Amino acid sequence: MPSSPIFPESNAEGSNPKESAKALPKTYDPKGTESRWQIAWERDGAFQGKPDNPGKAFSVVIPPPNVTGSLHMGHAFNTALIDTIVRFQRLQGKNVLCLPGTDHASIAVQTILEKQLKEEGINRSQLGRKEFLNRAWEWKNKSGGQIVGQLKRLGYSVDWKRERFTLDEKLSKAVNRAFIQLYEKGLIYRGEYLVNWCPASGSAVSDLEVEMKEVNGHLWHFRYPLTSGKTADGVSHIEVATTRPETMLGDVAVAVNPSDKRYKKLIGEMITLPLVNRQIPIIADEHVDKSFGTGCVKVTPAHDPNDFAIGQRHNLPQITVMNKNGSMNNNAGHFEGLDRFEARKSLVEALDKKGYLVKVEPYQHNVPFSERGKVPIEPLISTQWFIRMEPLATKAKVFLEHNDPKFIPERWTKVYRDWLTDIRDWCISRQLWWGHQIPAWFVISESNGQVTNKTPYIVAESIEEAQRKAKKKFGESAKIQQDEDVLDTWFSSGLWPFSTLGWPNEEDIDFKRWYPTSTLVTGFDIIFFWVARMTMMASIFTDKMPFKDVYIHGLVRDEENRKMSKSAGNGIDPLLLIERYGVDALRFALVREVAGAGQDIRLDYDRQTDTSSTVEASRNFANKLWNATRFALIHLGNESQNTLGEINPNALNLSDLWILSRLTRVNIKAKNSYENYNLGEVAKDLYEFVWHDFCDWYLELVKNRLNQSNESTTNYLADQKTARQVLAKVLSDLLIMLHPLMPHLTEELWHGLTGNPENQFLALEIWPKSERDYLNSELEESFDELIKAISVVRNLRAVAGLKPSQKVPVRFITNRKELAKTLLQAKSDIEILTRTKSLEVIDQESANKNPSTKVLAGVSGELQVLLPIEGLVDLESLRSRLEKDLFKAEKDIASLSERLNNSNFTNKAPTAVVAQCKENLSEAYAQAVLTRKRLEDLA
RNA sequence: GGGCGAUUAGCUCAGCGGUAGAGCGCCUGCCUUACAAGCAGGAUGUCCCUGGUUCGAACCCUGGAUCGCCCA
Repeated sequence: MPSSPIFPESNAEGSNPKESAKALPKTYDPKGTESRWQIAWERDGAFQGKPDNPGKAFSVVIPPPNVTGSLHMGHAFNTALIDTIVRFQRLQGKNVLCLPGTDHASIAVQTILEKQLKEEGINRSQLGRKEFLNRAWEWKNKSGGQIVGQLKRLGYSVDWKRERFTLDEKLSKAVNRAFIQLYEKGLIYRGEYLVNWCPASGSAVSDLEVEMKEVNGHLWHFRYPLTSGKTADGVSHIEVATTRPETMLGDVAVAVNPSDKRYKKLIGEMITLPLVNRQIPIIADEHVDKSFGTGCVKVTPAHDPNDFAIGQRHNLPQITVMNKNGSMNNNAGHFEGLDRFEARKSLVEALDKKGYLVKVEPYQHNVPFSERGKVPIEPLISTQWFIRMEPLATKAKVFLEHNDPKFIPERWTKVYRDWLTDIRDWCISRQLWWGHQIPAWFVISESNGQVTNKTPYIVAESIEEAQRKAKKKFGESAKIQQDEDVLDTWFSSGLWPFSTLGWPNEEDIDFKRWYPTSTLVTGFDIIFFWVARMTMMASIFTDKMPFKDVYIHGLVRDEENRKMSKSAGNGIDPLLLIERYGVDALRFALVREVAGAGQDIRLDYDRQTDTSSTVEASRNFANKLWNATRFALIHLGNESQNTLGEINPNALNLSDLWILSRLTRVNIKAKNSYENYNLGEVAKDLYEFVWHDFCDWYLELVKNRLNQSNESTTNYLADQKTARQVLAKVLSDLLIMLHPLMPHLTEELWHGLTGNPENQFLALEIWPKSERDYLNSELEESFDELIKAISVVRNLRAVAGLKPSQKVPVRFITNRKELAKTLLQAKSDIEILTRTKSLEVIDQESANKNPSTKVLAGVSGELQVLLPIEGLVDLESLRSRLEKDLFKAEKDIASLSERLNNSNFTNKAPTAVVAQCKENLSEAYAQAVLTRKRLEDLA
């Protein structure tokens, strides 16, 4: 741990606290602060889940990033949101667990390893499964999980002691158990179907891992000759159109729509398939689109999902013409061995040569791509394991009827429900080695030592159990062999919220304390992949939804509104921004941009300089808070909220009462917004409060009180004490409220402000009570008038071109007694904030009796502001200012009177609105009259 | 083809029935002992178009345009 105290000078004994606090750096430097607290939090186990602790449980499992991954903006965004929520709940006194981990990413890891092997000139089967897995673990332990370190860099308040990995022993057991239970419930089956085959990774993938991409391809038209030569009508061939000529070798029919008059008479005729010379029928099928190409489609059940369905309806054979690596197989005649795309070329050439090619058209169409392998999917018939999804989805939908889980924003509920309604079975086996090997054993002694589609199998917890079962069923000589394949990574991710908490041991203390979890926070792009699979799995295994709320956020897009992706190379590295601005600034910026929940956020970024004005603005805010605290420390000296004692409500002045009222308001609103996931709103409200209410007004006003030292009356000292008390209270409340958004900075400032020992963390504090007694709308309103009066003077000074150093006498004229009182009370404050002197506040009558000479000025509502004409530099600009005011007032009068003259409005609009309107009108009148007078004076 | 979202200041976005807002940028003046990563002041809008509902529409409802996403 770093040994340097937090605020070395201010804590040093015997030094003048005022002097030493001044020695604090003028600007906030995030680096030291961030690492200091990250180390301290982890060292002291600040975020370790303690099941025995009191408090209502609040738990979150983080979306486990891919173990091959490295931090990108999406992680940073997701983390910022989760950590904000989690830290807020901790401040509410909940017993919080936030559990991190990574998933094993079968395909991604395997791709990395196979690339390495290729460089060594070997492949994985030469290496053998055992050695391959050794290498995989070696890789994982060495290079995998760099993302974990990067997540720590974000200040993630998770329990690192409970970090999980989907291939951990316990989690693997959960996977086995889940598989077996699903199998036993009849929800898992094995069968031969057309699946999405990814030739690059040599494995089946699920529907969700297929991405449709629009490509510029071709539509080839071929002439298929009728076997009979010619029909009575003189038709000798039929023309088919296809985007995939290479599959014609596997054609088993040509289909037309039964209602298509062009081809009606040909239904039932036979065709001799060119090059192959196979005889195939012309069949009628409702699903053929008459308008596509020629209206005749070739039917290749073994290589196209639609054709597969036609084949099933018409009992057609399936002829597979490709190998699993995407090359042509021995059904492809002399095209055997060619890659599918080379085969396409040679086939078209061959057909052309023999006169079967009619034409080629450019054609834009959708091609399925393997999301991982980045190559076109090859639909292929193979034997795989599937989960029957319909019963699971049905169960999840029953929960959804009770809004369980609750989606935020709500509209995602429909997306989720629709997907559950239209669900298809999930192919869960992958022809890979890195992952959870399927707990099924083939009894190979029943099929000559080979695994075939007919080989019986046994699903069991372990090889011993499988052996036992096999012997029992097939006799002592039964020989078994485990299925080579592993499960889809998402299968284990689907168990994540409960497997990480101890399931299947439901007596596990973590499981009992923290399951079901409270909130899941994730991007909309994985609602199907992950969220829905978790809810379905949980419904079966735990009979509960795995989380109460699902907070769905958008994606971070780049400066040109493109989705950030590795392949496009347009990612913005969060670590660069953290390096430049600090992690709190990045987090605050990301959260602040997210007010419209679920909306994508666009991050402005300059790639030349690695700068972002959005993040910079947040960094500036951090610095503002730093300096506000620095100011407070200078004036608090050795005192803190604790040593200063309770605030005496009777001692509070106008600005104290105002800031405490505003503080209470912002406290209530912030808490409510945090609870309802309106995180962007909290960030904006607190920003506004800190910068404008607190720094621009309260601190400026409090300076006046704290800076004067020569008047040492008791009253004066008492007032200074009150000011310090309020200052300390507001700031310390603020630090707590801001902590979820800027954890490091607030933690640092908190210790400086309170003098708390390093191990008493702000992160573990309790949210400040909102003291409703301080709420005072009337007082806030009259304070607003004070602000307005000051602004008018400042504005006039600027317009008139007065030098900042020039102190002029100022006269306020108003007939409103309340306003006059407020202004008088704040006399010296106004003088300081407006750089004026000898402030007078009088009514019109006294002003008439005692006119000041050569004055001139402006008007705000029913307040006139007069400055001496001597020294005014720019009378012309002042005049045009007044003219502009007059114009505005007249415009207001016109529109307001029009409304008030409309009896429909006065009769139907709420009385409060009408009253407001009248008030505005009378103010506008007053303003117009007074402004005219001022203009006359000027003439 | 079905669904969802977006369209408001130069840029990024709030506002979602009561006379248009913030941050950044821009202009003017200030190194005023918390902060120049700052202070004070200022300028800037057919709230995409179209009808309609309403006393009143950026906001609600028709229809449309443009951009983006998801599903087929």
